[in-house]
Amino acid sequence: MITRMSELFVRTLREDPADAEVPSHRWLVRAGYIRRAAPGIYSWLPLGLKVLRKVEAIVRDEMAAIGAQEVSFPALLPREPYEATGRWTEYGAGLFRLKDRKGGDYLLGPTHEEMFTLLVKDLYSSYKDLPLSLYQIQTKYRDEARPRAGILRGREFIMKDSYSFDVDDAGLDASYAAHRAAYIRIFDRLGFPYVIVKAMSGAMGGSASEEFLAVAANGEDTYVRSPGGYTANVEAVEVPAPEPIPFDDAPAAHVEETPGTPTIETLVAVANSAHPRPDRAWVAGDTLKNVLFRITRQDGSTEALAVGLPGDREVDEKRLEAQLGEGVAFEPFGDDDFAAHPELVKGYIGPGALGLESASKVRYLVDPRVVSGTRWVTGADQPGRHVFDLVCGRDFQPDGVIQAADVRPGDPAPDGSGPLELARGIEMGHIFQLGRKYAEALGLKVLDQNGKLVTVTMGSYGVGVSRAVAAVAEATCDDRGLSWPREISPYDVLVLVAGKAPEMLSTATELASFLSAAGLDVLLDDRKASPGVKFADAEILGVPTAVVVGRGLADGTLELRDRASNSSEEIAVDDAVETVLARVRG
RNA sequence: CGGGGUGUGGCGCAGCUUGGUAGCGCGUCCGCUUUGGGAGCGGAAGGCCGUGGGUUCAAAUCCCGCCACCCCGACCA
Repeated sequence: MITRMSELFVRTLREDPADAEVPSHRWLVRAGYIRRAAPGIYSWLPLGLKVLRKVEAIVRDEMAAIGAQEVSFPALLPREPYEATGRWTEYGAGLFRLKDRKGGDYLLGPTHEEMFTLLVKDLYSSYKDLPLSLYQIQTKYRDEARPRAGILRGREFIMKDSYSFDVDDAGLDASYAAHRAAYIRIFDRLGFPYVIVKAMSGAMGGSASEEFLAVAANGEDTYVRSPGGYTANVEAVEVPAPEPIPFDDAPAAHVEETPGTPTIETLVAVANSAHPRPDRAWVAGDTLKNVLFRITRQDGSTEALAVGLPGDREVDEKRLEAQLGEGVAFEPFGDDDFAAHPELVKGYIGPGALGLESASKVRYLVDPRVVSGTRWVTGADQPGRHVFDLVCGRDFQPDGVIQAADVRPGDPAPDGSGPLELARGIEMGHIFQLGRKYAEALGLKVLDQNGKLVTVTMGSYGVGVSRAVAAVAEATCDDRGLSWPREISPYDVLVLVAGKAPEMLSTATELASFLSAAGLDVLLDDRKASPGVKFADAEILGVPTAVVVGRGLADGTLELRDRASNSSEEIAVDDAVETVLARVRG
C-alpha cells in the first residue's frame, strides 16, 4: 500500500496542546494520532488507529497461538450478572450506569468476568469440555475519579481480557503458564522495555499474580528489583520476618521522662541528651512508631487500626491499601478519633494501649521487622513519657503483622538476592489466578470423571491495548516526536520528497511503488511543503525508517534515515529498494 | 473527594487591574515568489469572549450564582 501524505487525514500541531503533560499524550495529539472527545475519552484518527490495530493484531496472534478463542460481549450490559457477584454495588462510583426507557438498570462494562463465566455456564457442563480459554478485545468503561495522561488512563479504553476455565488447580497452573508465555511474546513484539513483577492478587485471592510493567520514569506504579533477579510491585513486596532474638538477659523496660517529644525526630534528640545509650547514639530505627488509622469498609462500618513500625520508616499508603484489600478506605486518625479513644495519647502512643486485648481494643498490627526479642523506645501512653527497652514478645504482643512500611532502595530483597532498587513503570498487563470466586458466585460447575459436580477454577488475564499504544509512545519518543518500533509503526517506511525538481517526485513515487510491491506499507510525503516542514513532520510521526529523495539525487544517492537513532546514511539510488527492504525487514 | 488553576476564532495566548463593543502568533483560503530544517510579501475567511443573572448610557473587563475543563494527591488495563 502507498499512502500519499497529501491525501492523508492528519494535521500535525506545531505547539503543545495545553492539557497534555506526559510526552505520550503530547506527541500522540501533536502528531495527529488521537483527539480528545471528552475527559478521558479519545477519538482515534487514521494514524493512531493503524497503530492500535497493529497492537490488536499482535495480541490476537499470540492468543490464537495458545488456543484461546475470541468472542465479543456487548459493552452495554444488564445489571443482573453484576448484582449476583455483588459488583453492582462494590464497584461504586467507578461504574458507568444508565437506565433504559423502561427504567431498567444497565452499565457500561468495566470488565467482563461475569459475562464470560455465565456464557461458559450456559453452554458447558462437563470436565471433557475443559480446559477452555476465551478472550475478547473490547472497549471498557470506568468512570475514573480523575482520568489523566491522555490515552494512558482514560475512562474509555480498549482491553484484551481473557479467562481460562479449568477443572482443577493443576489445570489452572497450566493455563496461567500458557498465558504468561503468550504475554512475554506479546510484549517482546511490542518492542519496548518491560519487566514482569510479582503483584498483589488482592481481595480476589488466588496463588499467583504477576504484572507486566512498561519501564517508564513517569509511570504510576513503583516496582523493585534486585541484582539477583527479584522483581515485585512495591505493593507486593513481602518483608520477611527476621529470626526471633532471645531476650532472657534483656534489661527490664523502664519509663523515662521525655518532655516535648511528640515526633520521632524530637524523641531521638531528647533520648540522646537525657537518656544516652551507652554504646552508640539513639537513632530513629531504635524507636517504635505507632500510626493510627480509621478504616471504613464497603458496608460503611469503621474500625480503628494501629500500625507499628520502626521509627525510621513511614507507612506507604499504597502498600497499606493493598493489604487492606478492595473497597476498604482508610484515613489517618483525626481529632474526633482521638477523642473517642482517650487512652491513646497523641504523640506518645505505645503498644501498652494497643491491641485487641488492651483497654483501647484497637487492632495492633506491626511491621515484620518488629519481631520477638527486638527492643524499642516507644510511647508510654502518657504525655511527655516514653518507655525504653520494651521487648516485643515479652512486654507486648501485637495482634499480627502487616506489610505497610515503605520499601526503600537498599532494602534487602525478600529472597536474599541482594539490595533492592526502585523504579517506575506503567501497568500493561496483569495475569492472575482468579480461582473460584466468580464460578462460585454464578454457579459455574461441571461434572467430573466421577460424575460429581465441581466448581470450575478460573484465571483472568488482561492487556491494556489502547494503553499499550501510549506506553510504547512514552517509552520510545524523544524531544522531536514519536518513534515507533517496527511491528506497530503505522507505516513500514516513509518516502520523503525534499525538493521541487520533478525527477525527485517521480523517483520517489517509483521507489514507493517498488517498496509497496515488495509488501511494505509506504507513506509517501508528496506534499508541496518546504523540506523543513516535512523533516519536522517525519520526526513527529515516528515512522522508523525514512528515505529522503533530495539534492543527492543528482549524484545518484538517496538518504536513509533511522528515526530511533536520528542517524542517516547515503545509499545508491540503483539499489535503494534492496537496501531499504533489508533495513526494514532486518 | 481534598488542594491549585483556567475558560477569549481550529491550536497556543494577550486584553480584564484603570468598562467604550476584540487582538497577536500558528494554522486555513487566494495570488506571486521560495524549496535540505517548521519560508517571504500582499490579500481573505473565521469569535453571541463557558453560562445565568445583576450593576451601568455602555460589560470579555465590575458583582453574585452556576457549569465545564485542566493540573497535583487517594483507585485501575
